[in-house]
Amino acid sequence: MLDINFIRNNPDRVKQAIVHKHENAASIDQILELDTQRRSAIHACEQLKSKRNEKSKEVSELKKKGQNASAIIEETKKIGDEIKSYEEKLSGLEPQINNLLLRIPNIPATDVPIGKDAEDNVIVKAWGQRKTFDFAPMSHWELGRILNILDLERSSKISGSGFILLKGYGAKLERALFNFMLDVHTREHGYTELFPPFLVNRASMTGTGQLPKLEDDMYRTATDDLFLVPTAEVPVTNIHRDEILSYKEIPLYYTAYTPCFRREAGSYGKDTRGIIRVHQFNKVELVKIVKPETSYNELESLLLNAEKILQLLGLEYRVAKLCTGDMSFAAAKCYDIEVWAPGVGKFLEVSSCSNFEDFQARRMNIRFRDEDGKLRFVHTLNGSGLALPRTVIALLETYQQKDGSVTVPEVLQPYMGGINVIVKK
RNA sequence: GGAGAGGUGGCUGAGCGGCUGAAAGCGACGGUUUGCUAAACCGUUGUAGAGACUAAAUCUCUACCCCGGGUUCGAAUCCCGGCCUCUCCGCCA
Repeated sequence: MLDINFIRNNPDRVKQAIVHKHENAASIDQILELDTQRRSAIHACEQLKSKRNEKSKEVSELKKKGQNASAIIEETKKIGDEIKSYEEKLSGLEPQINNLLLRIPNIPATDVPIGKDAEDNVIVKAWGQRKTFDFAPMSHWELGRILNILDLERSSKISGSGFILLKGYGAKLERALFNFMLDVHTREHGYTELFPPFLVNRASMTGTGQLPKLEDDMYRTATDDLFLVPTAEVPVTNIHRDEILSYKEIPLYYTAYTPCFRREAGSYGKDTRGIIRVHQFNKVELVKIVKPETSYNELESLLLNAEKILQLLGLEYRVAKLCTGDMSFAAAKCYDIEVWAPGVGKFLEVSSCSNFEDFQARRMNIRFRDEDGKLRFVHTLNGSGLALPRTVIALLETYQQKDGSVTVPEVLQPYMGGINVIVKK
């Protein structure tokens, strides 16, 4: 959420930013108009309240002396009615303003390239050698079927399309990967491991910015109005909602494994084969809560922490700095990490590392008391470290051999019971 | 799911419908004293909003004692609804 004061003082800058993010800037004028009405109503209302307080005091003094106060009481009743009418006006205006404000996207940072869509993203880094094959590399779904580790026919029988059933070494590989990732982030990168709830309430979903805009993309349990987490970002960042932290306790680094649930509404027909785009997937997430002046350095190190996983797995990847049009609603700056999948012949997004500045902190009301005792909003960041299905895709497709077996990278072998190759059982 | 108890500032804990933004204690911060530390003593110690040419400092006002309504001239205090916590019972992995 943006600061209403900031919008008031910089309406053109905000509108420009919204246009760059390909959202509708018209609501800014509407917000400003409603805000003017709101403030004048507050002013009038508060003056009346002040008057009422004075009169009430008079009543109390008269009564103490045993005198009749009915004239003043009558007068004050009328003031009370007027106050009520202003309060009604305000209780109409405030949710309107708030709803509009919650739908205004964050402003991109100044060094974010202005652009329309993924075409305009800027590749800022490429790592690893392109793997060459002396045979035609297979796709992960072919490999999964041959090795009997991935069974998409049966998962769609159980749940529907977009769900994954892993078997045998496929299941083990999944578990190996998120354990490995959590170990790297906790041991080498200083993150605290968390295991959060997988169902969260509306306030949490609003805090990180999934609601109100993206409700259609979320799984919701109707009876209790709880949402299945679309990412660990939601429960983890909301840990400190409505809290005041000390400058001594931040930065906070958290990592958590959760499954992630996404309806993927509106993406029908995209990436329908295999496990590139699914409704439920596993992910290890990195979340940082930091001081504003450090957040851009923290973003760079967060990105490196996520990249480290691919480096250790020996998978080729590249890093894209997203343009304004491709960034998410809440982000001020965002890098995507894309891993090369030779079987499908594509780079696949496995991580999005974002700095939200104080956009989420404002929604969640997470502040900290700085060295001078002042209250300020923290900055929040997060990134996948990493999303599993696409990492599995890259792994299977990159390490496949002519006979369909897949070698296991050395770092994963201890997590896989010591085996160095997955063969058909 | 049933029965009961309770939610007050950073924490503990008072609070009669007006004199309570809130006693007292603890903690924290500043100061005096001290070679240093401790102790003692003195002082300070919430947040948000609106307004004052106002960006900062300052001042004025308003609101906030879990949240939302209501009663009243006036609510931390009375009434209703909700949320949360604790205890007991039931059910259950």
